Amino acid sequence: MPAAVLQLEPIDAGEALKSRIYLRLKKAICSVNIYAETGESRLDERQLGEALGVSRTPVREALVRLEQEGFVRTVPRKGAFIIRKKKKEILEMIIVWAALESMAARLITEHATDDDISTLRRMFAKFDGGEVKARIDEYSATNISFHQAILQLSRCELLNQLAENLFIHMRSIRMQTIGDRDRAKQSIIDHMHIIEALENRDADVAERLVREHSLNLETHVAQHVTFLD
Amino acid sequence: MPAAVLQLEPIDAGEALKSRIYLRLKKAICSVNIYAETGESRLDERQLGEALGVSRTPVREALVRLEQEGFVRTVPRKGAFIIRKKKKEILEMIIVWAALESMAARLITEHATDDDISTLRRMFAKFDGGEVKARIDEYSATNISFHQAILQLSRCELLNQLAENLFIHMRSIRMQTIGDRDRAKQSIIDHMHIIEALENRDADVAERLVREHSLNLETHVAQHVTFLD
DNA sequence: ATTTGGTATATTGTATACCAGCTTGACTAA
DNA sequence: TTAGTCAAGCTGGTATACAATATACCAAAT
Repeated sequence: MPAAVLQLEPIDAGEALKSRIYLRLKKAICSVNIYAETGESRLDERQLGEALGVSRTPVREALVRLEQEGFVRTVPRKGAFIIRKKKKEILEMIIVWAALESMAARLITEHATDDDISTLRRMFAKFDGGEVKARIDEYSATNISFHQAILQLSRCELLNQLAENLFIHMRSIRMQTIGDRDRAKQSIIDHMHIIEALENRDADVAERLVREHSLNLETHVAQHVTFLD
Repeated sequence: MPAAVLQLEPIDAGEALKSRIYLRLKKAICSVNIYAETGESRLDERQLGEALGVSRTPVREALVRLEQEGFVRTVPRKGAFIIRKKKKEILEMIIVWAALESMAARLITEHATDDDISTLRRMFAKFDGGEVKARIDEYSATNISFHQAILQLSRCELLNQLAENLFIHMRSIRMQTIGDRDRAKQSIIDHMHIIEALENRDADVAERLVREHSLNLETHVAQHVTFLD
């Protein structure tokens, strides 16, 4: 008797609870991390375990990982708290981001295919008309994707990995500053220049433009952002 | 009645076992990490706990942290293993290091005091005679300290923090390559040029020299290093 | 009424117990 | 002799139990 043919998706044998809980928590934290919350940010181990249907042990291991990444801070005998970055820390993140992304740009000029680079330009095709301001939310998303794409096209896994955690915070910052002044307009100009430098395979210029673009954000945040602290 | 005023320093709540175990293990791993070991690199939780006189739980949490930092890898149902980096990963680390250290150099030209920068020059005073090759081990240590100092003088905590973990690996690599060809001689020349650029507060040149110095190491490792893999 | 001290409760840190999957080795059958 | 199967015991994953500490609340005294 032939057994019924079942469509079975490969079981996720690996990366047990520990990791899945970690991902869940990270996602949950990021979706709250609007830097607008004022309420209690403490994470109750037992409560989390109960909500996820597991015991405290894997939850604790997930929290250790999140702590190591800088998303939560555990105070001995007090518990784990979601970290709200100080302005100084945000500025440092932008600086490090500048270092990583500018190196990524350099790598792109050396390794990426023309086709890879062309995808960058296509991202902004829909904003050709210039009505950026009218569709600010949509542009903001594209803006963020652009920077993520630069990192990915570098084909350097470590660069991506380190940038990823910064990215979660950068996301919030960029979203909250894109509307300031005419930053959106300047942003799209900068991006176009960056793309041109990449297309020209000019490592030095690409690297410099990316760095300056990030450091401009740093200056802007340093001077004008007040919603932190 | 006024209570007696006692001068009491706050008690050290203790950064519990979890953290102390983490530090012990990290130190132990680093002191073995000579990329020369061939033996079994598996870490037995029960065995470690027994050796340290604690239970498995804090050991596991320490291992989670080490895994997140890339020093060990835990395979479900198999255990935790010390990671031996592949050549490709070493090259990526050097690239990221170049990004971080070159940004640090840029920051130094902007923020550091002349006195800070002069400490860099003093580090190499004892090698003025040029007999670098004769005291290769001593020079190697100074060489490593120099790069560490660049990061520290940047006064950017995040930059330091990210570089620190890379550094442990970079240490091994630099120590094993400093003797190749006339790299030591070229190294000291590069360092002097870097110091000069920092003294001149020339951000662009300092940044470029630091980057090129690191990327030279990357090229060298890519071409000549065979003890990996 | 306010402050102080003690107790009760809740929550984290650590240890232990239990379970599931893998590895290994021995035994059996071809 | 060899290959295959089954069982036993390691080992890590998870749950739970226990210990230490922090917090909240209440009572009593000034």
